[in-house]
Amino acid sequence: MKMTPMIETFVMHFGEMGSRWGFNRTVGQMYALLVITKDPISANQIAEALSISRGNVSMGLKELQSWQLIQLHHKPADRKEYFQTNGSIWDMANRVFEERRKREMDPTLSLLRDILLDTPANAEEQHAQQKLQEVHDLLEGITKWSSELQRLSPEKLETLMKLGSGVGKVLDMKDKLLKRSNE
Amino acid sequence: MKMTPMIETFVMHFGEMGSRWGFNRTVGQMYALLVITKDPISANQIAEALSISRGNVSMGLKELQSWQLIQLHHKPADRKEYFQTNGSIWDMANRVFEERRKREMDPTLSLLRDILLDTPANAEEQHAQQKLQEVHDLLEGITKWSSELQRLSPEKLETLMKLGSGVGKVLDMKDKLLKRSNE
DNA sequence: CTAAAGTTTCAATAATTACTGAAACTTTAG
DNA sequence: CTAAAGTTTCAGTAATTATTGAAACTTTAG
Repeated sequence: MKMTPMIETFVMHFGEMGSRWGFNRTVGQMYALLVITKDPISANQIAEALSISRGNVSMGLKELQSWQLIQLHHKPADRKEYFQTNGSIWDMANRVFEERRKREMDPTLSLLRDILLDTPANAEEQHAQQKLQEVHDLLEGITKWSSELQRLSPEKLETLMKLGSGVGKVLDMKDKLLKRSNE
Repeated sequence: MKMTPMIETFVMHFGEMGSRWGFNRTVGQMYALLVITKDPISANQIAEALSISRGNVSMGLKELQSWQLIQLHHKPADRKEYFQTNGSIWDMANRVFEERRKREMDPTLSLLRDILLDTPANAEEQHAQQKLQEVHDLLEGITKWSSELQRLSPEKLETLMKLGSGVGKVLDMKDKLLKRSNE
């Protein structure tokens, strides 16, 4: 597996960005390679293409599987394992969002809930708790909203995204309609 | 500046999470401390409360300023600099989103645009480019949408968030109204 | 059951990233 | 202008995170 310059550029860039997206360089490279490669490829092919150790590939594949970003494939009369990206690019984005929410918000939300159960010991803690409540409400709001958006059908989501800031007008319409039906 | 156990728990947790949110441990701790502290505090107070070096605090404050998360304050008859969080928790979230978008999406979007200008050299690259186009469109969609959402007034945004998946119904309503006016 | 073909684990090490603290710099009161 | 009070920089070092590669493990064809 030799990468063409174009493909290599993309793969290396994904590696660089990897750490900002929540995984390490080689995992980023591996995923990029799997995204742009049509047919499923083996762990050895990945190691060869990226010039990284077989062990590292194994760990990276495990990580990608935990994100549910790749799928295992078996070819008939061949006991090697082959890998492929799982689902559309859209699915990929959904999973990454979901996984990052789990890692970046859930632990904090849970801690904040605990702290907010305590009784503040003095004025200083009183003020602190008020701030913590605000942070909590924000995180909870984002969490709830994003999980509700994910429940929306892809078509509806697309409509919503295309609408952009035009969504403001639709919200105005909503208020009018509700008022009318309440009269 | 001695932290109470409650405050310390929160501050240390923010430190742990820091790296997942795009900054390092001490920057996370510093920001947490500034969030829960009512009055502006000096760099020395921060260093003392967190038991970190004065130099580190200076670098962390610079970082937080680049994220526009904190504000400089001067007290009369005192040449020390005091710091305070900037804006509401909501503003904070907005800035963090914005900054992360810049770091996590813009560079990739720009690279993808460049690659997509190239003519594919063979069938393999043709397939690759198709995938890259999909990734590009996704990132562009998210970027555009999020910047349009940020342009929405806070009240509208709140309505939208409260609406949750109920937004689907509003979209249906919209479609009906449009159809009617087209007839 | 055995050997071959494959995968995974993990201790050692490399690479990266964060932190310290002393020196350099800046600002201002006197 | 000088000294004192403060801030910033950055080379050296510590801490963390990623990677290798050899050994252990697993699976299956014969």
